[in-house]
Order: sequence, then C-alpha cells, then structure tokens
Amino acid sequence: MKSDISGFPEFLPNEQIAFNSVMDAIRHHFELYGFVPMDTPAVERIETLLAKGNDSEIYGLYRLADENSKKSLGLRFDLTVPFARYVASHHGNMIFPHKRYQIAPVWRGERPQFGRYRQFYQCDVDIIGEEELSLEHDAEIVKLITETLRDLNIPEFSTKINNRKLLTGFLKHIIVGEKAEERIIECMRLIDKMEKMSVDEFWSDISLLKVSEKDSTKLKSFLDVDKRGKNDEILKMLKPLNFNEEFNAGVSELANVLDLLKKFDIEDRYVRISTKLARGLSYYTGIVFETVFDDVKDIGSIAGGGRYDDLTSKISADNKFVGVGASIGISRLVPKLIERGLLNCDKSATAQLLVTVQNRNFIGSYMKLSGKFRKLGIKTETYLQNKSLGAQIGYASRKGIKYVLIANDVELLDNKAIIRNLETKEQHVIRTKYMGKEVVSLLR
RNA sequence: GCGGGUGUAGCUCAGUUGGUCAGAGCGCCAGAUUGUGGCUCUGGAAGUCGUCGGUUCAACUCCGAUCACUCGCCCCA
Repeated sequence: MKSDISGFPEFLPNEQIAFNSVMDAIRHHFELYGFVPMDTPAVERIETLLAKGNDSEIYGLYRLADENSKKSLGLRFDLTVPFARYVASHHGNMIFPHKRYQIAPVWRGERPQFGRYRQFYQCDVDIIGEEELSLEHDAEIVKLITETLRDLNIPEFSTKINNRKLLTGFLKHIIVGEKAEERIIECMRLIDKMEKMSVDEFWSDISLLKVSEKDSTKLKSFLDVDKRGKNDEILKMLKPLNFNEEFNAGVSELANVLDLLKKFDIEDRYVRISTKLARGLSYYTGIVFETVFDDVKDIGSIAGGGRYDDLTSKISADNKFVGVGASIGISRLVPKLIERGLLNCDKSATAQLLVTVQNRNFIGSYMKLSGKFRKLGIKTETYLQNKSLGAQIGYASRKGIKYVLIANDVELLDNKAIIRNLETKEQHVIRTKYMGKEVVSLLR
C-alpha cells in the first residue's frame, strides 16, 4: 500500500482486488442477516458533526473551504453521526427496528501513523429501534461481527465485552463530591488506556483524582476482577458487589447478553468480559465491545461497537431512537493481512480469460468470440495492442489471468480455438460455434 | 499542536574527510526464441541527487531555510 499524500492510502491493482474481496465478504455476511445497504453524502453540516461531542474540533474535523456557500459543511469522521442525522430526517418513512449497513470512507484530520489514516473505510452495522430495542439485538450484533471475522482468513481474535453502566455505576460509587462528573470521565479514560501505561504511572494519575485510599483499594480489586478468566466466574464476583442500581443494571445486562450469545452458538472463547473497557467517551450507554487480535499487538482494535440509548436527541428532540451497532475497520485489517501473507494478492486482473489476437485483420472475430464467453458469465479481456503472442501471454501471466485463448486466422475460420491453462500448461482445442457448459467447466 | 527520522532511476537502497561518483539490485523495453508466458543469457532506456539559498576553485556530500514523506506523543478505533 502506498500513500502519496500522508494519511490517504491507495492500493495497487492486486491489493485493491484483495481489499474488495474482503469488503465483499463482509457485505455478504451483513446481508445474510438481512441488513440493508445505506449510503449518505461524504459531507454533513458542521452543526450535525459537532452534535457528537463536547469538543469543538472533534477528530480534527475537515471543513469544506467553500467561500461561495453560506452553508458550513465538513467531511464525516464516522458513519454513526450521519446515520443519526439520516434517521432524524427520514424516520417517518423507515421501518423499525431498522437494520442497515454502510461501508464507506470517513475522514479525520489527525496526524497519521501506522494503522491510522486520515481517510479510511469503516464497515458499520446498526440496528435502530423506536423508543426501545431488546437486548437480543446487542447479542445479534456481537454474533454477526464474530461470524463475519471468523469466516475471513485472519489471525486468532477475541472480543472484549463490557457494559458502560457497570463501569460508570462503579465510578459513581467511588468518586463523589466536587466536579465528580469530570473526575469520573477522567478516571474512565485512565482505566481505558491502563494497559498502555505502567502501573506506577496509572496509580499516580489516579491519585490526582482525589480517590480515597479505601476507594483505591476497591478500584484495585475491581480492576482485578476480569483477571479471573472465565466469564461465569467474573459475573459471579460482580453480582454481589451491589454498588448501586446503575451498576447492577450493567451487570445484569452483561450477564444476559453473554447468556444470549451462548444460546446463539457463539463459543466462549470469542467473547470475554473486560471490566476496563470503556471505548472512548462517545455516545455508548450500555454494552460495549471491541475485537483485537490475540497475537498481533501493533495495530489497535479491528472492530468495535456498542449500545447507545440516545442516537438522535442532539439532532432532533421529538422522537427517541435507541440503537446498537458495530464497525469493522478494514483499512487497518487488510494491510495487516497482506503483510502477513493471509490475503491472496497475486491477481492483478478480474478477467479469467484473455483472448489473444494474432491476426489483427480479424479483430472483429476475436471480439465476437470474447462476447460469447462473456455471455457464459466468464470475465473475458481481449488483447488489443499490437504485440507478439508471447508478449500477450506474458501479459496474462503477470496479471494473474489463468486462461488464454489462442487462435490464428485459419482456426477462426474453422470455428476452432485453443484454450491454454497458464498454471498447468494444459491446452484444449474447443469448437467456438456452439459453446456451452463444457467450456465453462473447462475454465474453472 | 509537539518531538525524532528520512528525501539519490518506476521500486528498495549504496555513495568514504567536499575533488572520475551519477551507482547496484529489482522492475521496464528489445533480442537470443517465426503462433505459446515464467527460467537463463545479452543489450538498452531511465535520475534538476526534494526545492531554494549560502559557504567553496569545486557541493549528492557542509550550513540555513522550506516542502514532502515517515515514526512516536497528544488524541482516537
């Protein structure tokens, strides 16, 4: 993968074909579950984009420099905010629960680095309900993401799962008093990135938040809970803690989703509780999860998502929509798969067959012949440059086109042609007048 | 926004204290190979040494600025 402008990657043809094959596989899974496609413009009104968060320059927003327009527009930095805007404006014509997917680029003006781009693709699935949405949907999303990834040829992965209520409930229990809300958010952020910090660093930062010694002890044991390993054991420890109602609701939702996942045939090894998981400070309100490779540590998460009970209130106040969704980061995933040799990248062609042209006076006949193959559903390219047969076959070989058709004028007039398999060097003479299944099976 | 690294052929890079130093491998093109690719051999094309300025008899080499890319931090999936 190359990048001519920093952070804006582009692929060579073989990589693009591989990238698209992953994208198609993901799309296929999404549609298998009945999700419908959706697209929105690359730009949104600035006020819509800013509705996501507190920060005035969220994600290094790209603003459109259009002096003639009074509208103030910017490039989307994720697919959820545009979706919220979409629901707010079209809900009258939508059917709920609404299940949609969207595979599209987003833009962020951050400094790029490895596995982090300024333009990258997200594959989002979301389920939106009016007023309420049962917990089964949360489990279904996790199941869908797990199965989608499982069916790709990727390294071992697992999904960390948590519930925001559990985390905030606990933090509300230990952090009270002045500026409690800010300190809770700061504490949640520290916990979220705890694994990146040293132990000393973490606790010295925590002490800045005026957590009492007694509560620090509680925090410590709380953080240790998910070291237990087995989800059942972790839940068994969490249940009696009974810090407050919010916490209890979180534990109960978490337990329910895990129970549903069992019923939905998602094996335990794919999902494990991580009470530290917060997933940034965004709109999540319930279940949160993110998927990482077990052994590949140098890229962040490859998928993630969660439940948000308040999708549209910042955009339109009249109706309440709740949702649960997830996103797969293929712009991170695919280069890693290519680097690891897990993604077949040796084809620079979509064609299965190259029709070579030896006698250029018969170009019309060659083109008609190509047309016959195309009608049979075989992707066929006709070689149109004036080059030797050897050069034409070399062209097919380098592009990864498996078959070539070879015919001179005599053969054309006799309705014959040679099909050569470039991998096995096998050649077959075929009759070109009436071609059917036997030719199709020959080209498999 | 902050800090480090790097800019020489299409790609990956070498280039000594400033003076035969415009180089290699890969790739590309042609031929050996007159209907049949990969392998091998032979030949060939290709670079304003990122850009601008300075020092010097002399700059790819030293200095300054600038631009670009890249890695990390902040932030974030």
